[in-house]
Amino acid sequence: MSDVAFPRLDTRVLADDGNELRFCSTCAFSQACLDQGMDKAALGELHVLVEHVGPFRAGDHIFREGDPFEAIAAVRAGTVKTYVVDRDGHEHVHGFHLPGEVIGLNAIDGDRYPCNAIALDTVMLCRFSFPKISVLATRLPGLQRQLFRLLSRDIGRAALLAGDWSADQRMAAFLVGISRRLAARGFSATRFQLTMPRTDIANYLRLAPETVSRVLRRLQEDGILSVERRELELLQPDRLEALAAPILRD
Amino acid sequence: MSDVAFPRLDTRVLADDGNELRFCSTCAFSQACLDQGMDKAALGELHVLVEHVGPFRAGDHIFREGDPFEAIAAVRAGTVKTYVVDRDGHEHVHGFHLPGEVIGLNAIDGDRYPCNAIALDTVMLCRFSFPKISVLATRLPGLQRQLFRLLSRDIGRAALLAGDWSADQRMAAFLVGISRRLAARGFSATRFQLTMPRTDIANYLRLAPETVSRVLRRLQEDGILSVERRELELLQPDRLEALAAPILRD
DNA sequence: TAGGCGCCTTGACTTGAGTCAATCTCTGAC
DNA sequence: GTCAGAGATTGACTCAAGTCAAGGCGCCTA
Repeated sequence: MSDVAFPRLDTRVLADDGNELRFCSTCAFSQACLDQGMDKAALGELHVLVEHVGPFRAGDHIFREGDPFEAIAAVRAGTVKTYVVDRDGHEHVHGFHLPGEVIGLNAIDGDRYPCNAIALDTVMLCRFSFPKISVLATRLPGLQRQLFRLLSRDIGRAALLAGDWSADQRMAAFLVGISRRLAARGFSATRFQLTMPRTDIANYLRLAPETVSRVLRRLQEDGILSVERRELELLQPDRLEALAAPILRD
Repeated sequence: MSDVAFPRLDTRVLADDGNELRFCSTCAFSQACLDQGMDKAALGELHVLVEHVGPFRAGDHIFREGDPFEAIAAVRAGTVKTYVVDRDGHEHVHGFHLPGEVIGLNAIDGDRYPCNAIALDTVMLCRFSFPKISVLATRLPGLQRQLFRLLSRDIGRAALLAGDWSADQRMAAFLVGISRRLAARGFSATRFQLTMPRTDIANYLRLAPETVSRVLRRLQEDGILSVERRELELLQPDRLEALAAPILRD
């Protein structure tokens, strides 16, 4: 997947020495650090820590449960699914990570990845050695602050779907969540692809795949959205948001 | 609630100047920092940041949703419940925090507390100004590491109950969790008080209070535990752990 | 173009947990 | 000691979502 497909994912900063630093702005770190007014020298230091890895193909594992934890990574392109497999062989999907989002934060405590991460399509990553970024964070308060924020945000996110919501509410919250996250990175908020199979959506939402199917049909019959295989269009985002409001709390 | 009631909650460290530093070892920070071999000078710096607050009485709020975030706190004694109230007036319990556990971490991102915290019984806290502890963390890598770990741990914890587990499994996981957390602080793993009403347990586990009642009765009939109002004894902890195993993943 | 294979959808039936309503049991106030 | 009220328990009924089974659709390969 070439850079050309994602023209808005790059940010240029003119360094003091006149050279141009180029960041993929999907990296939550660099973008957010920029937003927080981190100075150019600091950005330069962060820059040299980034290791661009990929492409991973659909089905490739990025890390597996039990692997020693060494790095966190920002998704640059594609979708990453994190999941665990219980002793009965059942898969439990923890989340989907879209461009700009960070994976591996839940591995800091324990020194090993507590889950698997797999590419759902062609995935590019920005990898940051955690020991190195920790050391850097002791010198750059803005970076430390950003790391604390990212971690704190994930605590809240994990709690959202834990409630006893109806199948419709769960699906609505899922779709609104994806829509907003894509929009935050400059993609369309109303037309997008579901990059994961129905079984994964069902598993993530703790529903049966049949229920996912039925809920999507209902939403389509109500004129709220239009769905054709994995192609999705939100026709009445406001009604979907209304459904999701109790979960998303806004 | 006097210190005398909790003889094992204090740790003494002889500082280089010969003075004795006294920590409440329930403070996840100081205890864990000790465990990680943080040096005495660093512990001393941490020490002066601690602000002991309380007692809070049952029903007192420690913070409310929307309050400006200023500090995180370790529970020193008692039980703290965190919860939100949705627009329909329904309460959603996020968690119960026992001695040694830290509250407020999910407020770092957003600068305001995203939930309410209320004392379920008599509560004592160790409060740490977050701006100050952040600054200190830039000088003490062990402290920064500990903060990252605490945050990371909470991400994993929030994900546990999110699965679609049966009422029995949820209840088992809840009781095993409390048992282990109390044992880690030196309390009995098999006899303890449920410091919260059934309605709060039900709400936390996303069950109806009636279901909580029925599940406890079933577990008692099976000889797994004995429960009398809020007094609880685990008679066959191994069978309870077996029930909870799929959730706790161990 | 035919065949095979995932993935998805649909319908019929089942069930675990919620809801509603009645009763019980502590506890604390007077 | 008695009463009131909150919290907890129990039973009867309901329903949302799961399970099971069958069939459809799109896509890849030969």
